[in-house]
Amino acid sequence: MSSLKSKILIVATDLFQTRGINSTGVDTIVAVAGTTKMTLYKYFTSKENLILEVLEKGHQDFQSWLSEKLNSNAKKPSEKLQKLFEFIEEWVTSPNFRGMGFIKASAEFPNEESPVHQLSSEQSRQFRQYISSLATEANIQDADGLALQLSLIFEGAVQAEQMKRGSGAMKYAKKAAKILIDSSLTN
Amino acid sequence: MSSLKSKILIVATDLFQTRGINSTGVDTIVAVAGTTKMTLYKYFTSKENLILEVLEKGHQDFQSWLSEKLNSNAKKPSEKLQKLFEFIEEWVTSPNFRGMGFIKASAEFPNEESPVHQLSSEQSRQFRQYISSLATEANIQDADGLALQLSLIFEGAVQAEQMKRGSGAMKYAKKAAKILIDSSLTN
DNA sequence: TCTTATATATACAGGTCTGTATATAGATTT
DNA sequence: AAATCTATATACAGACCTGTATATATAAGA
Repeated sequence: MSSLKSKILIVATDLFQTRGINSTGVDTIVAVAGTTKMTLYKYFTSKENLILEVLEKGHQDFQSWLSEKLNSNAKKPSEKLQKLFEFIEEWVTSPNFRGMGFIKASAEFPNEESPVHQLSSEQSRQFRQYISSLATEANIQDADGLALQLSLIFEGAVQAEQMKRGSGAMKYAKKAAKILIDSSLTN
Repeated sequence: MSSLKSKILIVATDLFQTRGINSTGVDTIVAVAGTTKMTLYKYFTSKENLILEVLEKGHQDFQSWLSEKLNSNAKKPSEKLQKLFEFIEEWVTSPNFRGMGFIKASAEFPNEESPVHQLSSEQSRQFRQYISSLATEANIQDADGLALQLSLIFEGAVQAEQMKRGSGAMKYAKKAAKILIDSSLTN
């Protein structure tokens, strides 16, 4: 990938995260990235295309980091569930954390026909599905139910931490997750 | 309050809910409400002012309905906590439910200096504070912590139900809340 | 009937934003 | 040196949106 293209992607990710997607114009993006609109539109067919690539890259980076981390640091399936929020916190508090676009994007693009809304929803669904598969491996009865509960807590906490660092949301989300997981395991 | 003004408020609430705030122009609002821009700008100084009034009315209606419901249907403080999500579900599934603006608005207006963002955040904080006061009355140790956990689950579930009716989010949110409350009460 | 208040109809100014057109500069290859 | 590829600089068309200006209609009260 071209150096300019990845520079644009990084800058766009940061600006979308801090100022919101709709309130960030392409002029601002190219100005911060130190290039011009002509170059941006060479690598991305439209602003929407840029948004989609930003979301895709963010989700891929997170998912691959997380599953690698879980696979190498936890053997038993129940262990993976337990450590899930530990690693999510590690990801969110890491210095190069650039936000988790898919959590907010569907709220900024409420129209269900919007490709951005659709991708964002799909990514949420995929993450929930991943948690559900972990729960299934851990022999939990209602795996989908637990996955739904955990993803509600997780997405809310990440969004809270994104909006206000040190809100304590992640800390209490971890505690709640532990209680819910333990409760599901003993059933 | 003028009949036209309240008509505009209702229509705006619905459109903001279904299409999003930013993607709903004032032209659309007045067209659906069967009036004109001149009238809208007589009752509201700006579109932002209209948004703020929509948010305020929604929050007030919900809060006063909820506390009245809790006060008349539950005696013991711990009962109120237990029944909280029952009533929230009743509110959300009631036929005249028009969405809960304050949950999504801060995501659609990420700029912290935006009055809409500020009001939305303040309303979230007030609701969390209300849950915390219920928890305190029920002699729960870490009332703020439980309130944070419950509001994460609640806001996520309502948003999920808003976006997709019958997603089951509310059902599992209730279950999770019960587990967390019970766990807090026995400590 | 005359006046006054309220609502309508419509046009438009002024701003923002996306995406493209045009012209130019630098660098690499042939 | 000529040609080609990549990036810059800048201007601008076209769309959309908010908020206002202007002219007209309608209804009620004095």
